[in-house]
Amino acid sequence: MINNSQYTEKLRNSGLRPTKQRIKICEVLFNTDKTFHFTINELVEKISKSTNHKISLATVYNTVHAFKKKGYVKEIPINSDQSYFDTNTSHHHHFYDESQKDLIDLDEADVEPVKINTKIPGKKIKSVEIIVKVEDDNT
Amino acid sequence: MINNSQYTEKLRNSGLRPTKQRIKICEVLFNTDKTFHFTINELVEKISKSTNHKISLATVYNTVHAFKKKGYVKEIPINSDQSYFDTNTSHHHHFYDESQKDLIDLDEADVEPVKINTKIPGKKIKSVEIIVKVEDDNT
DNA sequence: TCAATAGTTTAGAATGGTTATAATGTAAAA
DNA sequence: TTTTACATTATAACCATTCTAAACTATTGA
Repeated sequence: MINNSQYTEKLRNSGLRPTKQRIKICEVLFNTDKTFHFTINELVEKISKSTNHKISLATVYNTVHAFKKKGYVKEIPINSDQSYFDTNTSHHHHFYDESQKDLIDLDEADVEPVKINTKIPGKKIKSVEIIVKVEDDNT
Repeated sequence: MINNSQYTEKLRNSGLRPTKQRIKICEVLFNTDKTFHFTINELVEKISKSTNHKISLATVYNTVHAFKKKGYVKEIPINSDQSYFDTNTSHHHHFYDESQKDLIDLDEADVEPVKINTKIPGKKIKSVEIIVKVEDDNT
């Protein structure tokens, strides 16, 4: 039984079958006015809070990766013990507070555009990511 | 029995006991004119090639982390399945070729300095890292 | 020089995020 | 419908990393 929500079409357009699990995941990820950062664990928790029907961990991983491939979510390059994702897929950078393990959006206007004055033969630039690590200021 | 190499003093100065394992790791890491990138696995392999005496994986992890804390090596913020380190601790950024899983230094001169025009209350900036992901150019 | 002690190494086990597997289920096409 | 190809699921496997606790060793002070 398919819930014919707004996400059915979005999923279908990108070659993904609109199953009820994927629609549920869409709802949790995109059914909000704010974009947000998440780890898989946090997402699973959020899903289980909003539904009684449990979605398996494997499905969450598979779906998030599918969404990443389709560009619906972005992975944030931090070496942590787990992967961080972002539902805001527009080009922007991040603060990372290592003590709180907290990611904060860096407004595009607050970073001068980065210019890379060199290139690698045979390669083209796919993305430029800036991570600004912060720590408590005990001055 | 302590090998009184050039590293003994370096280790001692930073509060680390100059054990033969740490001196061996120093030799592999720093006994070259070129700096380089490595994963723990690659380092273990390099060590085992240059000595008959096996050093345990735990010791390599512990020592690399101690060196990181002391600033002898830097961790590079890439979300890969394993951590990358850099023996070049001067401030510089990186290309990352995801297909080859290859890190390439980005010359400081080739990147305009990044200016962050905002701050987080109570926090100070610890580092600013740029990762330029590249892919094959099949144009 | 030697014993005490404090830090270190080690093998192997444990951890934990992530991925693979293979059986069952379900959307889409005919 | 019936078929078929794709999805979901629970569970096992994987693998980088961390933990543990016993054996070891550099250092200190007598």
